[in-house]
Amino acid sequence: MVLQYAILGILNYAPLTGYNLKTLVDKSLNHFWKASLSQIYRELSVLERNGYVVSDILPQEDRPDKKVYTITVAGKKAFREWLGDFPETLSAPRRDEFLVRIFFGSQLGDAELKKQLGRYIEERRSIQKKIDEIRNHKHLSRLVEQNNKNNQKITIDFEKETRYWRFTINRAQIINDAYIRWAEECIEELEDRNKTNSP
Amino acid sequence: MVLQYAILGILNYAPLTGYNLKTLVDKSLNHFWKASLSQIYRELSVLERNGYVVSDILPQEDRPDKKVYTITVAGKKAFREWLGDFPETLSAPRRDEFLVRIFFGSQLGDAELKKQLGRYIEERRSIQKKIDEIRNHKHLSRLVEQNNKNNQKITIDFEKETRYWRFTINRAQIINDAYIRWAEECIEELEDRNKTNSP
DNA sequence: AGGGCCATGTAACCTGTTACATGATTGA
DNA sequence: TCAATCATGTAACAGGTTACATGGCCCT
Repeated sequence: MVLQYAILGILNYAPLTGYNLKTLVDKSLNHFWKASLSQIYRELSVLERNGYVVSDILPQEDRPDKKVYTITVAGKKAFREWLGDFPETLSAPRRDEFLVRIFFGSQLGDAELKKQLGRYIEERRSIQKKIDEIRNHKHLSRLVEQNNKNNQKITIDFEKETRYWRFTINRAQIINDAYIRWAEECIEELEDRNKTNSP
Repeated sequence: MVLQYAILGILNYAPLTGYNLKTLVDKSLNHFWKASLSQIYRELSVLERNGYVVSDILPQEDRPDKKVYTITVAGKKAFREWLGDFPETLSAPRRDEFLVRIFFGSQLGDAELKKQLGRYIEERRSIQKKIDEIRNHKHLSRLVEQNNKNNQKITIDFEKETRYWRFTINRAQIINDAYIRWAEECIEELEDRNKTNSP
């Protein structure tokens, strides 16, 4: 469901192909929603069956023809309704395998645990870089502008949008920082114990 | 997969019923892994088919008989192998519908957004209370001890365990705080704009 | 020479949610 | 009297992942 509405939300900016959508999802929603290409294609065909999008085929040579999806009036309406209708519970359930492993950490040995926490920090630092790349959402604006040439029906005020996009990036930033601090604290506590245990 | 190993990990502490397991998952793993009862029953039957657990039936009156699952040697081995074999990517993918809605916030109106962010903060504060309740993991130790009477094979050093359990609770704490701070900052920024726009 | 980008999709599978079925006991 | 706790499960559905199928162009 959510992915379908996310797709509709993006198609509000410009008509796009499934492949384009995958790129945009990776470069804008990525920190709080992911989707594989095959999933996007599947959801697009559902959306088309429901009349929320229509597709035009642009023939190409040497590659499969492009299938450009445009949001319909019904699609816009459905999106607006979904957007205004917040669920009662807002907090997303979290599932984090790494934490399951930490929970059973006593059977693992502190050296191994520290090593894995170190890996975790490394990984989070590289996610940091990705967040910085996304920050200004240039990819999104650029791709939308490309696909939006000669389309008088859709005009986007990017200044207005970026305020909200920034909120989501800020969250990714804050949470990523918090993950790193947490892992560092765990390592510290494990080291304190080692010191007191081996004087 | 993860749920199966989480179940095995808990059964390492004591033999338990599906219902017990549900209670324990809710009161210990809950902040980073959830499971419904029906799912636990399903996974238990898979684990039994694979020989990782065995079940004994304790007849009861007025209620369905208890089916107590005990981890086998093969189960312990499988668990230990899984625990030591960390995946390459440690960071859990995040899916957060609320953030999708924020992303498209320009179409929502700032009043509504502030309202929903307020609701989000409320919700996070009540999650705070649940974190405090779980903190000392009394539920877990108590239930395990009850089911572990007369079982010489299983002895748990809870002092040793709680160090790692605390790591996971700390993370829930830190992240919950970060969510609240983020939402507060968003509201502030929305209010700043309103002030400058209406002098 | 090999990887990444472009471009479409199908099929099988795994995991999680929700609804259904059943029902006594206990405490507020 | 109503909700929670105890106690088992099945069935259908929804959503996400992975593997498969196809293949040229461009850059290093």
